[in-house]
Amino acid sequence: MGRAPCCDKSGLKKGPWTPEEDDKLNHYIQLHGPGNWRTLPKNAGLQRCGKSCRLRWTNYLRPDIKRGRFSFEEEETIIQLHSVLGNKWSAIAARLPGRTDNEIKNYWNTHIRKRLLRMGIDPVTHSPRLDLLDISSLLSSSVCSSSQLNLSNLLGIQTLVNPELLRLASTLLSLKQENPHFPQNPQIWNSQVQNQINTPPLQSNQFHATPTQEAAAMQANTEGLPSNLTNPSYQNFTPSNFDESLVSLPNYGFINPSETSTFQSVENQNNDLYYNNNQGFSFDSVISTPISSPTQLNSSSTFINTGNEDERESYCSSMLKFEIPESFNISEFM
DNA sequence: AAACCGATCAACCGCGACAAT
DNA sequence: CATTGTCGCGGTTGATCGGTT
Repeated sequence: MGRAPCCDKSGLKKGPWTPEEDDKLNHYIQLHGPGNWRTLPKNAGLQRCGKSCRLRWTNYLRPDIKRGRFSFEEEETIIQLHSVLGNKWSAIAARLPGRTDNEIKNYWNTHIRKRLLRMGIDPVTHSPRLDLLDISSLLSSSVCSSSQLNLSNLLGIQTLVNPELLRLASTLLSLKQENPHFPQNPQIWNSQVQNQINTPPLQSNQFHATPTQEAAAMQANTEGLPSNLTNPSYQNFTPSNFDESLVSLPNYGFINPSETSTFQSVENQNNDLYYNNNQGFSFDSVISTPISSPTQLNSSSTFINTGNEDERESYCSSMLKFEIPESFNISEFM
């Protein structure tokens, strides 16, 4: 495919925009609309490339741009959408009126991402960072050196790791020993383990869409909705159930505790059950850390928007709940 | 007062998608 | 069908600012 020579043309100005340049661009677009970005700079009398003009307009000069701090609602939306869409900043921005993809991307990288990391959450997978538990060496040594999982070793770290997780690991190992055809597919594995430990199926928060499906999702985004996606949990992702599905996405504490009833199990058209987070793996129950005090889970249902970063984090921590996504590949830890 | 450092964010860069030729 | 041109996206950079030493 061809690629336009753009900003590498000599003689074109780069760097920060001056108020005069902004005025020229504003004035021209108000009169003629953006039209062809390539020819716009020349017509508007700007020594800039079209790309630079488009960026300046979409990220800064556009009249409908909302400035200022992100609200909790916006932040919550960003996190929820990111858990579904990943780094599709433009798709996320499409659902946040007045916010640009660049602004959201910056905000994610400078605020949300760091906060999630501090809370022990992988900002990519939106899952607890199990690597922090350092169970990989434990598990791998058990697998490699012994046919039996030495639970006494595990007991020694129970102060750090919840018995539920140990039970999960134990079940995994016994499954592997009993069944030489132990599934390599983590999704199959997930369901087997779930049956073993009598817990409900876990809802997937991760999926991989084909480019066409991604495009469809992004297209739907402008209409407010993702479309059909490859993950079974999302196969019936239709406009009519989008909101319902969305509220069952991971929430890191931005939903008012009094509203957690929206996390009740939901049955979709595929009879896939979405379970209340309380019934599944909760991060609180997996690892005991100072930031995951369960005592605050049912605390005040009133949240005061102070705009204080620490309070946001504290609030997040108190409400932290998790599910293990189907895409979680525990084999990486073995 | 100056140097240093980290955070923030506007702007740039490279690439892929897609329409036009 | 191949090539070209344009647009938009996501990742990255670098200037600036405020806080700390």
